[in-house]
Amino acid sequence: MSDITASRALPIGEMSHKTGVKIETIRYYERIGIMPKPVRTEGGHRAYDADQLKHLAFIKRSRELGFSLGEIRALLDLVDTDTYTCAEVHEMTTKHLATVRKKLADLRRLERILKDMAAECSRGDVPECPIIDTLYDAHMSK
Amino acid sequence: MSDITASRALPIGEMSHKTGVKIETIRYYERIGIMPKPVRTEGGHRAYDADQLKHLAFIKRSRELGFSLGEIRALLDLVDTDTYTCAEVHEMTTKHLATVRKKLADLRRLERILKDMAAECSRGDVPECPIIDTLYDAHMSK
DNA sequence: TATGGGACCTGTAGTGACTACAGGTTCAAG
DNA sequence: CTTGAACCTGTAGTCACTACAGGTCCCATA
Repeated sequence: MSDITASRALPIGEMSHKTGVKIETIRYYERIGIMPKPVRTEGGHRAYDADQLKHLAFIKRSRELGFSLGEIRALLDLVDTDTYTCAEVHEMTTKHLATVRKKLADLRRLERILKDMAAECSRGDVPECPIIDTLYDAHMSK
Repeated sequence: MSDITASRALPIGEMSHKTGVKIETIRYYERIGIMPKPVRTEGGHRAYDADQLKHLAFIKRSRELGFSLGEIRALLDLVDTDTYTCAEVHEMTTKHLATVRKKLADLRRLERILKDMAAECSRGDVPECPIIDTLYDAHMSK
């Protein structure tokens, strides 16, 4: 009666290898309750199934896209309860997109300043440096 | 004999106000040794001077530019020992600039994916969402 | 000079998202 | 049956703060 698609149980090392999430991190995810507790072998080793592999892959992918574990938890809760609407997910995504764009803007500004600082520097052998001067030249009591 | 430029001692609250660094953070900086220990009043309150204000402003500005406290410590060590050369500082800055540019590239890629995901979504009332599908659709066993 | 309340003190613990041990047990190939 | 890789738990460390709790001090006003 064994289904063709029913793959054997996956040990944690294989989960790690397939998703690129480190073993310690997988255990950490379980501890904080963002990964479900897998069944165990006689000897106490974790035995995952294909669903749990997808679950972990979801977390990995979302982390790569910059979602916090809190946000991912919320997304997974929506999905798991099967009560979510596409609109809800869309909202979370655009909200996250906004923070990403904010970070982008900050980093762009930052890049310009660093670039300008570096450009002004003569790279000389003397202890006089416009970079240091710029760093000391703070905008105080804003 | 008091110098005109010799300003009175600054309590920690004023340091905080002038630089925008929170009081707890200033004490934290002292604890980890990135801020010098100031003299104390009779009653044990910290009393900073103008140099220490500049020191803190340097840290603040550098943090805003994304330098880690480790990097800042290295910069300050260079400056404080008076043995630094402009070239050394330049190198640290361009190294940091490279990591900033790496982050920028990552964020740009990320923004595109999120934008595309959100665009594909119909925002409907049904629990079928291309965003969720995309998140589940991971690139495994790289 | 007394007093009240804001500013300050120390020390500890919590945050997020892991990472790194130490010191043990289990699994599976040969 | 042996051996060594893979696994286990539990704890502590990382970075850069932040948030208390439970006190003491400073100083402007009455």
